[in-house]
Amino acid sequence: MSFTYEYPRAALTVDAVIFGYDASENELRVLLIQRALPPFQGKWALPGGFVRVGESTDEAARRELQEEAGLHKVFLEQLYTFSAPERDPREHVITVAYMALVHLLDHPPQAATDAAQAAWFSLSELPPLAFDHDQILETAHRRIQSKIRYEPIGFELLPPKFTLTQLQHLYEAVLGQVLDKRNFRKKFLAMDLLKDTGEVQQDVAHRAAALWSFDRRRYERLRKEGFNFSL
Amino acid sequence: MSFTYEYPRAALTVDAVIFGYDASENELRVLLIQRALPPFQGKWALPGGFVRVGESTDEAARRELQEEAGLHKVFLEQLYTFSAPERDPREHVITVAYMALVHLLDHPPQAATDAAQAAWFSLSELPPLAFDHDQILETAHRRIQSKIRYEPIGFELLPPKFTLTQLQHLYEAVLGQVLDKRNFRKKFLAMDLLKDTGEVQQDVAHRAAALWSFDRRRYERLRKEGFNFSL
DNA sequence: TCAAAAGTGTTACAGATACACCCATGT
DNA sequence: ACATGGGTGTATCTGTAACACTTTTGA
Repeated sequence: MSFTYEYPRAALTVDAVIFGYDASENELRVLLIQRALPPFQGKWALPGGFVRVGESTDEAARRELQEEAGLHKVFLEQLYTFSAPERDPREHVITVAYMALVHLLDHPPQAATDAAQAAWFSLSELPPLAFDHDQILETAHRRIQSKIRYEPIGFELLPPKFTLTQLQHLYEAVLGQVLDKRNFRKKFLAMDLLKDTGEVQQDVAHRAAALWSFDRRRYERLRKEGFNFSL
Repeated sequence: MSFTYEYPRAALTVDAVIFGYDASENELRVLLIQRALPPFQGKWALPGGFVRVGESTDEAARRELQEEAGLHKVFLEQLYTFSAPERDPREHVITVAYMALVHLLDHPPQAATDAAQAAWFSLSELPPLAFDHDQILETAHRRIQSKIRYEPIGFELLPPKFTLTQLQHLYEAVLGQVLDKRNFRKKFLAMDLLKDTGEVQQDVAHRAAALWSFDRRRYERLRKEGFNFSL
């Protein structure tokens, strides 16, 4: 079967920059797949694939996340559209890039259909990437750094219950700067977005920290009243 | 001539939300064109058109701006990609939306090849729009409102020389809120981004205001040193 | 009792806000 | 002389930044 058009058409793909947070190493990581097929066979790349006709790019991105990485119901937002004609050596391929945030521990790397293997890479130890994926990744990194300051997206990277120290370390890892412990806690608690679960850490060799959870409902309510999250 | 592919492909367009500032009415306006052809014949729409293979969407947007509105060398930035399959009744058409800022007075509406006519509309008196262009416009409006607070893009909407009152009124029109005169001047002048041209307003029936210009070079220098514009 | 991380308040400073009158110019 | 907008300073408030010790717990 084939499809014929009066004018040539560029191909359309989606690619996803999937961020995860490694609490034990205190590092922000990205999920990459090793390409099984040309072009750039054997090179690492962002997970992605072709958009089907009749499907939105959002739907395509969610489908690819599911197919290539087994991810579903994750935070996903459109990042930018990359369209330089030379970005794919085969032909003109335009890609709509997305950014996803996941709980890393829930998602051990898993090989997918057309990927040789998948792995989480620290941002400081990235391999050379296929296509213009280094550029896309850089854009995503800038986006998460600025967005985490004015929207409560940090929680997407943490388990449902977390300590204030974990939350602070996450912010430090994403922003690449150290924060003052007392000021961080004061400011975050003052925003009144965290629920004290009443539980504490288990199995730690020191005083157990309180476990908190993000009160999304309360955030939505405050937001409607004009509240602006800001770290 | 025709082009054949193994899988169906969506068509790709660019659309531009072109903002201009009407100083005499103190209003933010948008340039719309009236469609000469189906679908939505006779309806108002954002200027735009098909992306050619071998051309980036940025290039396509600039080309359309030139062809449809006679604009060149204007501020232009990618906004968002809209891809719902039903957004175009003919077939699946994905559009990469752009936002442009121009000096309104330099650009009287001009009819273009495939547009019946073009006109500047106040945001408060918009006609019904073709496709999902109301949604695109809303996205652009939110974008300019947030962006004008942390990047000095307001100058793109003003003539090269302007009074502080004009600048303030522009901000008020974009943000939809009144600002305190003394605080506005204090803050803007403290950022040290404006050059006093030494000239004053002509032909006004009251004390002539000083004319200022935006010192872009100085801004770029400060930015490299970590300065962040913020209104 | 030691090690490790949790938890907690106050002071100083900077930037934001609120606010009203005199000045210059053209008619 | 009057009408119109141009131009200016201060006091207060609010939020941010800097900073160090005590507490809890398990080993």
